[in-house]
Amino acid sequence: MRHDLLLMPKTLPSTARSLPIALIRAREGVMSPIREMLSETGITEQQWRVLRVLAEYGRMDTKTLADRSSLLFPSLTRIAANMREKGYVTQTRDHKDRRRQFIEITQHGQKIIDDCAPQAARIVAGFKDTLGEDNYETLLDLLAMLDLGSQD
Amino acid sequence: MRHDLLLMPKTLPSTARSLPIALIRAREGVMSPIREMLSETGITEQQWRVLRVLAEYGRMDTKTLADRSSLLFPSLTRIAANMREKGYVTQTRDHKDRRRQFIEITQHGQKIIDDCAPQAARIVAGFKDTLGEDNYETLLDLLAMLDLGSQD
DNA sequence: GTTATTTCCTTAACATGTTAATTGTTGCGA
DNA sequence: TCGCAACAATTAACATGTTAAGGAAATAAC
Repeated sequence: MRHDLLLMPKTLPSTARSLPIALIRAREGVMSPIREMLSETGITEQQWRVLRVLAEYGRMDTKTLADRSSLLFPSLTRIAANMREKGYVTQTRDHKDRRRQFIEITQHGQKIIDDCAPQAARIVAGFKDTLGEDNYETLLDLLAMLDLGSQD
Repeated sequence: MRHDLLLMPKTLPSTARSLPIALIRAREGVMSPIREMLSETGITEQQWRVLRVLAEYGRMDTKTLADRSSLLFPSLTRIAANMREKGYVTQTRDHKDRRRQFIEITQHGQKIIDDCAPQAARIVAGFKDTLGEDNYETLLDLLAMLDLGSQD
């Protein structure tokens, strides 16, 4: 049953119990070991996300890539240009609609994924171990409920 | 009972079920309405966080402020300078230890909090309503488990 | 007391987040 | 076909995230 928002108190929660701050801290806790792993390769966590998506789904247009890797278009423009210069991805224009473009991972980029995958998997397993399998799945489900974009 | 990490699979989860990406999307979903609210005042979400912490705990040194508002020192240096120019906070040196400094919210800054508090509270209430009170508390607890800094 | 170390804070450099304005294409309707 | 709305992508401008280096003040070691 839906609560009546008009009856909700108009005081803010303590910052120690704030959802936005809790999300930031959790993200920092999760990304810290991943960033540490990536620092040896010279790529950022966002570039890692792009590689992950491209490796999983293959060649795709920029809009889809931005959506799947949770990046805004301006960020992706810079990141893609950077990664293209480093040889991790290739960019090709759509001949049918020259506004659009496709991005694909290269062998060089795939090697980064392959080299880091075992350690990344161990990091993920560590968090599953910390929370427990059930809590881990519960957390993913609850987080998905906060992602309004996924409800369309 | 603790799982044996050496037995964990060495394959990465689908990006659709990735914890870092889920955290990013949840954060975006939560912050979107808050950012929309703040856009009218001209302050950013980080500046809002600083004001929230200062309003709740009062005058404090920079290190504590950075910790409570989950900001890195270099970011806080810029943000504090920016907010001081706009008259939202004041910075004073510690006479006993001239390396340290204290930051305090001004009346002008407090007014921002007061003006936005009701709407911010409604936004928070909306998310509690979306998840349900129990799930909301569960989520905060699970997120806290991922914040390694809080376990010291 | 002088030097080395530590601590607090700032600055620098580069990458990204965010919003708005701009450019280049496509497709559509007068 | 001309003009215009819609779309994809970029660029611009400013703020923040992140790491490393620098500077100033306090503290410890000698």
